[in-house]
Amino acid sequence: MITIKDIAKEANVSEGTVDRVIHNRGGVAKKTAAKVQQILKHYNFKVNPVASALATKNKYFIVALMPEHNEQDLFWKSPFSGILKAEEDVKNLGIHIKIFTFNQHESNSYLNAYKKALESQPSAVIMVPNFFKETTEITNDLEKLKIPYLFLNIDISGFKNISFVGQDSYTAGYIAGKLMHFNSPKSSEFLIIQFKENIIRNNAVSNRVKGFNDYLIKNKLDSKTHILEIENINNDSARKEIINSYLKNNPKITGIFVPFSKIYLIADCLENQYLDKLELIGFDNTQQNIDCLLNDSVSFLISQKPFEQGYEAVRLLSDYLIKNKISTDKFYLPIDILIKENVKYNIRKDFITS
Amino acid sequence: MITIKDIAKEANVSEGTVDRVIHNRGGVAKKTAAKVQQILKHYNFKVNPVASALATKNKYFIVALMPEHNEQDLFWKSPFSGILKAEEDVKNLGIHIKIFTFNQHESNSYLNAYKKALESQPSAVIMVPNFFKETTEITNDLEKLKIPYLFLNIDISGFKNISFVGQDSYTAGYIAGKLMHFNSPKSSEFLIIQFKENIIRNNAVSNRVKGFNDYLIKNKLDSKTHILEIENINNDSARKEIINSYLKNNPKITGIFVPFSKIYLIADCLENQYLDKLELIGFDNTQQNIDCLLNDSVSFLISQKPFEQGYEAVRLLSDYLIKNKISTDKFYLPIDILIKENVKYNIRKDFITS
DNA sequence: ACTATATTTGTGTACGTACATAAAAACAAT
DNA sequence: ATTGTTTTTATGTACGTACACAAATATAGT
Repeated sequence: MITIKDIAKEANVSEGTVDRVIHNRGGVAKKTAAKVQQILKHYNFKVNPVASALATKNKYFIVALMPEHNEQDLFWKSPFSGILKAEEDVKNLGIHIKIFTFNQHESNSYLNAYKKALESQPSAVIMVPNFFKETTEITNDLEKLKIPYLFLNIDISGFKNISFVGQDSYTAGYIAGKLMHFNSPKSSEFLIIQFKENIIRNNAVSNRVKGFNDYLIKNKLDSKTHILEIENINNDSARKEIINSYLKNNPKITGIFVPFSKIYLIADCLENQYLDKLELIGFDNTQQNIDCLLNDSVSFLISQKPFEQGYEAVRLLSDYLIKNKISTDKFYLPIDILIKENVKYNIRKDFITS
Repeated sequence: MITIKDIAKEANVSEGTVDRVIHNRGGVAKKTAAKVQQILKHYNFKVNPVASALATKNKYFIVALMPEHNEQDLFWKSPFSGILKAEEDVKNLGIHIKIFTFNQHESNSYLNAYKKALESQPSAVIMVPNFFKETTEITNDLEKLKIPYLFLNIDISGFKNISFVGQDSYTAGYIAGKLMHFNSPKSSEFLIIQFKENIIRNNAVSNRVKGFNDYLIKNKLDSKTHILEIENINNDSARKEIINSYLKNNPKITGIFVPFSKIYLIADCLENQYLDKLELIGFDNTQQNIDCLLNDSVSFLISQKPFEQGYEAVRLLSDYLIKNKISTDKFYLPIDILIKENVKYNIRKDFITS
């Protein structure tokens, strides 16, 4: 492995000069710089990131802005763990991470988390752009400060984010459509559950629904979809009443598609007659949802691989910071189809080891 | 972050002594060692792997013994790539890897590859134990030399391997059974293709078949399975003749299960009438198999995540060598269900980046 | 008590890079 | 030519660990 010392010897300059050339620190005569550059290229020199990390202690600081998780909404726990796991891998390379969480139902909380995050003078930001308008403010600010940022999980366009890490929601919905039809008669009706708050700002949900419907259309299936909007999904009795009565009035429905992470709330309130008869397909492998798979109330879950989202986001940014590796492309994670039998192998056991 | 220097100061000894205690190099008075140990534990000291790697240049050498890949048998290309990718991640930690390939149809080739591998005095071995008897010889040898070894992809018991990285074949077959029944009428017949050579030594194949059949039994499905053994699967015309005539004589068959990686050979030789009618389910996302998914001749592929197998094997061994982290448990990778729509997101684009 | 020997502990240098500081060279102004 | 100023280049130390070697201490034998 070729070192700075080797390059310096070859170019008849000191190691310091080579260092300046490598990092464009300036203060090197044009002619000398050119010579060094040429030799660097000739030997395809790459700095040893291990030695570099050791020399520049704690150089980089990544902050992550993401929704908080709790008992009712476990989804965000996995990206959280994924980020922590990745930090284990990169911390000795001088990269440290701090996660700031916000309440995904309050835009103010989002802005406040950002403000706090900014105080730690981050070198880069991982963010879940949950609110459009506020995200515009934040990214404008970051661009002024020349702090690179990456979108996690929510893919919105018109921004100068380094990359996006998450899932292709449209295709995921399309696949849900296909799975729904596996077990269904040729002409059946399906119920799509919507949740007011989601419709407003989460384009992932609408893309999934679009994909789901497109599957029917493209395959010329003689099926019909119903959409049922629920005001307050956390009101148990109201939810139960609304759904079961809707199913009673529409007996042809053979399946329910829940394009967001809370299918367990639907499964839990279905009357037995419907539970046995209906095909349920939802998103995300939270513990509650997994339980529904295991007790046969839900047939399929589509995983967004949330752990991997967090993990890869950190790895991508680390490569960007350390190796200047740019990846403008979207980083789409696999669309995992989970059933009762394979779900246990999808759970990451190995986070926070060290 | 606490350092050796800190520990030394606290214990009133020199850094060298602490180093000796940490690495059990001996030559430390019992009393002193105990004191240092206690302080190490108290601060939960962990060596900085980055500094350690820098100080001990190229300390570890891992060799991998795996089948070679070629145009006809692409399966082993992915673990190969996965290992190379992982090497990128760990090479600056002083871990280097060399892959030795062998002809999976000749046990001598396996032994020869091992002999060559041994010459490089490896610190650990990743091996695909393709031949039972020869594996016994090899592992006996390795145990004498106190070289740890890990099994990749093929899970055989009765050995002292550090770990196994691969798939739960039985469950994968069970899932194949479930998928096969999604689209089939209640009482249908299925054809399982076997391949002489595989039967002999690859217990993964027989476990998959067992899982497949168990799905029928456990769910009390009124189905029947046929088993068709093919002598020389690479003889195009013979294969075509055998399969199509078998299907002609058994018109009730609605699906074909191919429990090894060459379903494309089956799909390619089916007459159109069968191609349209039959459900095909196979293993492994090789390019040829993926093409079959995309042209609708195959409905499902179950991926063994071969890239990840290679990657994780290296990571596991690295952790073992560097951090002394032991993992006797089997490392089962997810059982990915691949369909036309999600297959493209399962292809790793990012190997050998550097 | 005095070597001889074994045991235990301390010191210094290397790994490859980053960066601060010192030194040298180049240039300008008087 | 001398001094001052800027540009350019060289040197040295630190990061945290590993390990060779030196030094100090303990133990045994006479």
